[in-house]
Amino acid sequence: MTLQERIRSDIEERIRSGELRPGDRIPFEHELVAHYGCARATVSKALERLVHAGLIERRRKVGSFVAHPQVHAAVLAVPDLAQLIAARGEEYHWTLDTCRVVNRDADIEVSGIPAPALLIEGVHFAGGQPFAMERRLIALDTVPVPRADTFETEAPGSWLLHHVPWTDARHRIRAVSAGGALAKRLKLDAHAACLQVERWTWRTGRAVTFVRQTFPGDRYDLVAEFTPGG
Amino acid sequence: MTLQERIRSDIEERIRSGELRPGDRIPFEHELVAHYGCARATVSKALERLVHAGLIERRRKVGSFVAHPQVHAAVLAVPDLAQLIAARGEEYHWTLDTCRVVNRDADIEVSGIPAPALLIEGVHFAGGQPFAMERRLIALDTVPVPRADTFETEAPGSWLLHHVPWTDARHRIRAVSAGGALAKRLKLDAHAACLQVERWTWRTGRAVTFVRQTFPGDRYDLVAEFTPGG
DNA sequence: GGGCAGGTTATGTCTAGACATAATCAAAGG
DNA sequence: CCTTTGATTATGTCTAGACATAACCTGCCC
Repeated sequence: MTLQERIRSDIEERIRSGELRPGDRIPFEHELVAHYGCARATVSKALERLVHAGLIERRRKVGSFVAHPQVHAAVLAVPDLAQLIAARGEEYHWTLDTCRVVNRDADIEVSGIPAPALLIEGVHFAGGQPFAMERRLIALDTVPVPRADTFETEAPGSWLLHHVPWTDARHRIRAVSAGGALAKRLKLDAHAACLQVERWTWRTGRAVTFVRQTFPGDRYDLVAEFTPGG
Repeated sequence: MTLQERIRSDIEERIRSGELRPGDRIPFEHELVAHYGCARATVSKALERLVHAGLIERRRKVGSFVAHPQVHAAVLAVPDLAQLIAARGEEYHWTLDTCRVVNRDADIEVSGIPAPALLIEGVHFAGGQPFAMERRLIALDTVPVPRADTFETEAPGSWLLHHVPWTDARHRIRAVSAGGALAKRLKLDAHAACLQVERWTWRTGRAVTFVRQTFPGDRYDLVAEFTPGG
């Protein structure tokens, strides 16, 4: 273990154990320099990592303090559905319902995707059962789609992940009732609860794609693990 | 702007613009040193920040490369409900239904909270309308609860946030139907779709609390913004 | 007392080196 | 041909300073 790593973990341990509580001052850099017998840059680097991990705050002239870890946040993994299902050991396939170019903004509604766009609808299956209904718009000005039959067998999400880099994303997650058409497609009762994930993706300010995925409530949980500074 | 910040943003710009694509090599440190006329530590610090932001990878002897940004992840903010509702400009209040100590593990089921625990049930209101039903278990071995009437007026989530630090959390998000009791409490139709967020919280390996919050599907969306390295 | 100037102090940024470490390649040896 | 060894090279860690900057304190002057 490197020295800076040792300094870091010593302080982290004192924080995690509760010995140092939020708001407490941690030793001055010069005290740590004296304690570990190293250069200030080494101590500083260790403290910098603790800042990045969200465990401490540093204030000029004042010193460094244990941060108030009270921001509830979690890293939510939203993986490629094909990989997700394969990882569960279930057979995956995708069926395409609709794939056409839309040119009028009215068709595109609130998605924020400018015309012309490619409208794709289809269903993801896991183990032969419908797993998610997907409706997607792809901005044709930004994304070069190679062939008309690209999405016959490969889900557009997988294709985009491997072909188009993105820089920003926004997710909205909510619960909805299945309703008529959706219930039929997913083989559900009309008022079954479904989890709906909407995702907007941009690349340097230009909209890339919008997708709305609807999962039967009893077949999909989003799980997020979080350790501040883990 | 500091020099290291300038180096960082120059490279970031070239990545975000697409000039440098995933897998591309970025200039060697010694080239950047020559280009900016600075010390290697300064260049190194700029690159280190890019690594932390997830934009590049560095490999010893090999060089630094633009990272493959293909991991779909989002930072999901799960704030204090009282603050959330106040920020929307709506009046917030909390009503307590149940608050009792449970000693038998059977009462605690799958929550992972060891007995003895405090079982709390109540409802969060926004603008006079029920906003979320909450059922919570607090591990009494880990959390010192001050007074029996603490949770009469303050929601346990708010109190915990301000009194008990935590180190790990796990979330599960899913869609459920309201059903009988819940529908009555939230003034919903029995088969209305609800968003259910479950959260387990630990402190250095010891369970602190488990909470299940159920929101009417039409009153709450989880929104997550994400910029890799923003 | 109120406000401003100047000193003190802790962190922020930076320099110009040093040695450590790991990956790669080429040459020597079996 | 295959393996090992050594040289090379780029990054990783570290030192011992320097000056900059921001916050706080003290004392002076009005």
